[in-house]
Amino acid sequence: MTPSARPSSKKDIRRENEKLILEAAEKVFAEAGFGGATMQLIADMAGLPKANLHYYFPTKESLYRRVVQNIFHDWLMAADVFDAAPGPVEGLGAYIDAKMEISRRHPAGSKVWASEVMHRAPVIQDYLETTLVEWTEGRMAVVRRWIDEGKMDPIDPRHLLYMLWATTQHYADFGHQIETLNGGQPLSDTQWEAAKHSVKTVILKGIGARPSG
Amino acid sequence: MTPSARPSSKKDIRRENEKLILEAAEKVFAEAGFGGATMQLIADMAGLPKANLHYYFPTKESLYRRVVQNIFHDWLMAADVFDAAPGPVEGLGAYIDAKMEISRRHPAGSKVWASEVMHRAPVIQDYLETTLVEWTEGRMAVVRRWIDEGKMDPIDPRHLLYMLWATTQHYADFGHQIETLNGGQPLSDTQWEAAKHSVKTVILKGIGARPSG
DNA sequence: GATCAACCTGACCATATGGTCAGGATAAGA
DNA sequence: TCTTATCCTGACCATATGGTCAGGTTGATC
Repeated sequence: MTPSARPSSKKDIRRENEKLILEAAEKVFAEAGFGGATMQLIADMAGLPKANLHYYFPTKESLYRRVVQNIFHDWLMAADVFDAAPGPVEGLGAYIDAKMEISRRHPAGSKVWASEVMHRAPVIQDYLETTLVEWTEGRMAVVRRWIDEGKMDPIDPRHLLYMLWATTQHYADFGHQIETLNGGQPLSDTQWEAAKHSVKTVILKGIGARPSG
Repeated sequence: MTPSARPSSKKDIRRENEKLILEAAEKVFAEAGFGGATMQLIADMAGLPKANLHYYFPTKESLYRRVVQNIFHDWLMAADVFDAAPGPVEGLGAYIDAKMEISRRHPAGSKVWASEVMHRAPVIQDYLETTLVEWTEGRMAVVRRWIDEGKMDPIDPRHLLYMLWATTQHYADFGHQIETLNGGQPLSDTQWEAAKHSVKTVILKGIGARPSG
């Protein structure tokens, strides 16, 4: 809450406003879905007049597209931990931690992504077919290498990846259900640690990951 | 495609039309979300005039509510296999099979459920707080019993359930992504078997399930 | 300090959509 | 056969929403 930090510069204004709009849009799209979201609501949440949104983003779709692209970017970044790791214990462990952290810190983004995919990816299908396919091939290769090196059981890498995505993103996408089942309270720090621990324990043991070292 | 099976009886008409509408609604809500779905589209898909929908379901909400309630019902049914089982291998194995089958046969229902929960369960929050809480408590008790009896490792039952839901429902909710990563093709029978097998293998081994008997 | 490009916005418009209704058709029952 | 309750629907309405625009403000540039 900077009290009155007027961004004087024209460039700052643009950067600042785009950021406000994108943050508000992510939340609204996550809570209402694309169809349920209204430009008016996003504008209100961003503290700007609706016409101003249309100055920066000509259409609702263009705004939505930018939101989804940003999320996709974060999504891919989360796996930098993956490659350098000597084995599944370190690599997958760190990946699970990273994705759980995203679920905790950016649940809205995860929901928008889930919603986009559930609705057959109307705006990022091309990314799925190119970037995501390549990314997935790369990680599967890493898993196969670990298998060949005897560092884990011969689990189908594809389904292993799906399990990782599913289990970690579940804590964001179904966060409301989890919260309800937690007596209406958000998970505490301790409970988040327990969640991470459970996921890592089951999966790493489940694939027969042998500590390298 | 029954060619001209005119259901004469008034009761049959009602049953038949409600069924048509609910099936169409489930698909449309799944593909477009609540906000994106239109009564006109549901009507077209059901092959009825829009005004006729409003004869059976006064409002869009009431129609949506019925759809979600039906799904919730199926969701709970899937776990009948759970209780009678002598141990985790049979119980969880059968549960995973059942939920994977739902993901395969009724992906639309799964998506509607996911969407409802993601949007903070505006219409079935009361069910979450009552029925789902009770259901969950019951299954957690079963898992704890298995742990006490030394039939599996002491995994937090709560997070185990979340993993089961997440991994199985992922194949419905993110089916489009999975299909894209499968070269644009839906999973074949063989691939579905592989998916089930992978999930069961990793989870059952991951929790240290010991075959009872 | 004058000019210009970028930024801003209240008022407005066209359209889509949920919902209504009057009046007609049809099966059930007496 | 007559009456009634249920079913059906084209036409219509009120409202919400995405998007436009003319005219104004403000920082940048020389």
